[in-house]
Amino acid sequence: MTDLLTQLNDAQREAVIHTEGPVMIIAGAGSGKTRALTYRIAHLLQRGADPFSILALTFTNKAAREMKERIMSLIGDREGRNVWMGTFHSVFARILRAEGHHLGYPQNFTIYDTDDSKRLIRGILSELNLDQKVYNPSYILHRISNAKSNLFSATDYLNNPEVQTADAAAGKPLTGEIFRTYSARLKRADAMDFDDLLYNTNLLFRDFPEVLYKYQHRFRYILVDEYQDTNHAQYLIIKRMAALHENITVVGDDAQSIYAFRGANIQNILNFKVDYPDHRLFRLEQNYRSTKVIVNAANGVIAKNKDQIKKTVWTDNDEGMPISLLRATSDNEEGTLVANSIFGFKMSKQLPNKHFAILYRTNAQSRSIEEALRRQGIPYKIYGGLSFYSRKEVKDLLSYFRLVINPNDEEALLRIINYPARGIGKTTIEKLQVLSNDHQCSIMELISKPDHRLTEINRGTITKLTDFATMIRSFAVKLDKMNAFELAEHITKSVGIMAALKEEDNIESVNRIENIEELLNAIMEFAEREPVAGELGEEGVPQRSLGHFMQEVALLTDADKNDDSENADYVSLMTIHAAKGLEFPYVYIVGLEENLFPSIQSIGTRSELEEERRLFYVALTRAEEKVTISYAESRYRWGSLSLSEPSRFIEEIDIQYIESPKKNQQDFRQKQALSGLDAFQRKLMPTPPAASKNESNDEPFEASDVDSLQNGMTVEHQKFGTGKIIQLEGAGANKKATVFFPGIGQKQLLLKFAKLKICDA
DNA sequence: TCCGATCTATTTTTT
DNA sequence: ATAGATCGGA
Repeated sequence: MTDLLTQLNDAQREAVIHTEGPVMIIAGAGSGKTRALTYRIAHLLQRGADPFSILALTFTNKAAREMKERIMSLIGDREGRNVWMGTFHSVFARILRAEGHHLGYPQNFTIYDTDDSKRLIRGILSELNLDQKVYNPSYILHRISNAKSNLFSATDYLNNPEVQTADAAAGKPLTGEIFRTYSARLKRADAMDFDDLLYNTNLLFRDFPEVLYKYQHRFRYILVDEYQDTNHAQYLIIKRMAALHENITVVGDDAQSIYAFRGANIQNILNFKVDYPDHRLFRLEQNYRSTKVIVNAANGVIAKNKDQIKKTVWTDNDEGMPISLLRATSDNEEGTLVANSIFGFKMSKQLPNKHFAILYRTNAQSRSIEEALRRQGIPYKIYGGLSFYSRKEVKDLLSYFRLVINPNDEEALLRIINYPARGIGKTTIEKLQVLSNDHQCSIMELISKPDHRLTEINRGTITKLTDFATMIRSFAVKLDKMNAFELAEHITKSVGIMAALKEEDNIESVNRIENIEELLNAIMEFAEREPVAGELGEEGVPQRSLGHFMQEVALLTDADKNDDSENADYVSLMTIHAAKGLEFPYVYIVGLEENLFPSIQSIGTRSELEEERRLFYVALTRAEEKVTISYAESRYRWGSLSLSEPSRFIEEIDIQYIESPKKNQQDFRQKQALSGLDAFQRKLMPTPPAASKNESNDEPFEASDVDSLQNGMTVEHQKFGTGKIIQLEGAGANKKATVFFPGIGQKQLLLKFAKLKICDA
């Protein structure tokens, strides 16, 4: 074991050795924030602190895992693995599993994800006969989530005149009622949503002093990463837990606060000074990550924000390369330019793919980039987007597991009671829902032992229902007899999901089968993995059951699954939010257009705009050596072409750091951009000219005239390749072609959009 | 009850 | 462009 302290700079060392009392570390981007945090924990352990007395909270599973690995490599596995380290949500979920009975929750409560929450809200809306357009489920959930993050219960919400007036003014006076029903339904299902994990932990600590006392004693040292992203609920929990020892360390950077939209409160950093007047404040200002150009350019951008804590981030690194600006006429061309640029750097500097990252504001932007990378033959990996665990078939199977573990889990039940089809239709389900409201009990309870309450339902259907209940119960009995994989496989076989998919027998269903197999593989890996202390509850549990797997999976929504990433070599694609905490030598920030970045819904208020600017700051500071930014003058949004202006953020970068586009290229583009006729034509033309106009060495793709297409012709499609026209129908704008693409299958293409080139007649 | 046709929202970011 | 929800007919 080496002396840890010699590996730190002065500021970092100071922050590490002051082990007692409240400490706040304001750490600029790339200043070794994680390093300070991990070394601090390692230092504590080295000085004899009990690993079980240390709690470290992060926002992502990934951050927690990485920190744990680094600590274990610093001071050894044995000590390191016993530190309680995890996301707020996962740590609090664990506390609630152990203590939830105080609040009337069973140990096996389900965690509803956003999808489940929205379904539940939709259900409530239709019960209350409310318009889904007025009461948009996403909006309602957002309202409820914000309320809970600020520790408002449904009752508080209904009793608050300001909130009520606001909802009435917004034309949604019944939001509070929906909130109330929503909460009651969650409770009846023995379920918590993400916000409940925080809300209920607060309740627990507020109302049960003996429970609070237990955790206050246990956690002698508390460390919080990304403190600027905590919301009020998290703030209060931490404050309560730390109240006894006051050994609390928070690390944050107000310039990187990008989650205000979901309730994060920068004020928490300022409150820290008030709550702990005798705190020590350390500033980490030396950036080790990026070149001078990047650090200075980013500093210049963030300086435009009014709300910020003054600090001076600087670096000793080289000057570095200027920031490049790519201007494209269309989103497709943007993708091509980026792909070409990456290809160029790869060749000229012999760089691996993993040195490159492409960052965007919204997930939807990934498509044009992906296509370009594929054409250029550059391997890539997308982080985030539609998570594996939210795919339909995966959720379906997981719903079986959920229902087996918690029979009251209503969203799970509704998903699968008739999938695969077993003759339990909509009418029956509606009747059951009414009954479950009337009798205040779960549907599973009603159908487990059918009695007089089910008189409305005919005999044959009742048999189907009891068969279903019996089947679920037969699985439940095996929960602690089989390990996770044995039971998961047993359930998958018994319910016939695979058989149903095999019967469908198309490209889609083959894909779904693969996903289910992948899920089962993940469960097998889980079952065989050595249990890590603390992972399965307090002291570890001998068998890795399906219940344990489901506890882990509920909070594992993002790119956490099978990290084969270490050796693989690919370009990373992700949203800027997902990129926080990561770094790459070469970073491309794409889609720098007004109304996209900054987002159209965030240009209304100064604070929202400043959050967008912080997001841009985060994007810039991900880069070690080179930043390239790009924008497109037109872009497909919602399936139609729209024109866009360059983002105001481009101008906010000091011109001295930007490499102007190559002279002739600029002239060429400018001519195009300035031509009003061109823009006008683009608006009218069904297909964007961009693909054929770009200067890449791609073959221009020109669609053949729609009217000359005939049945039986071989045609080429840009994405699907060559195929044969099976059928043509409709006329004019609605003309449709059914084309069979070998290896892909049949596709219905609306010729207004799809470009088809005739290969032979 | 099932199937296909039609309609509609989706695009801000995530635990 | 596309998945999902909804509706109407068999």
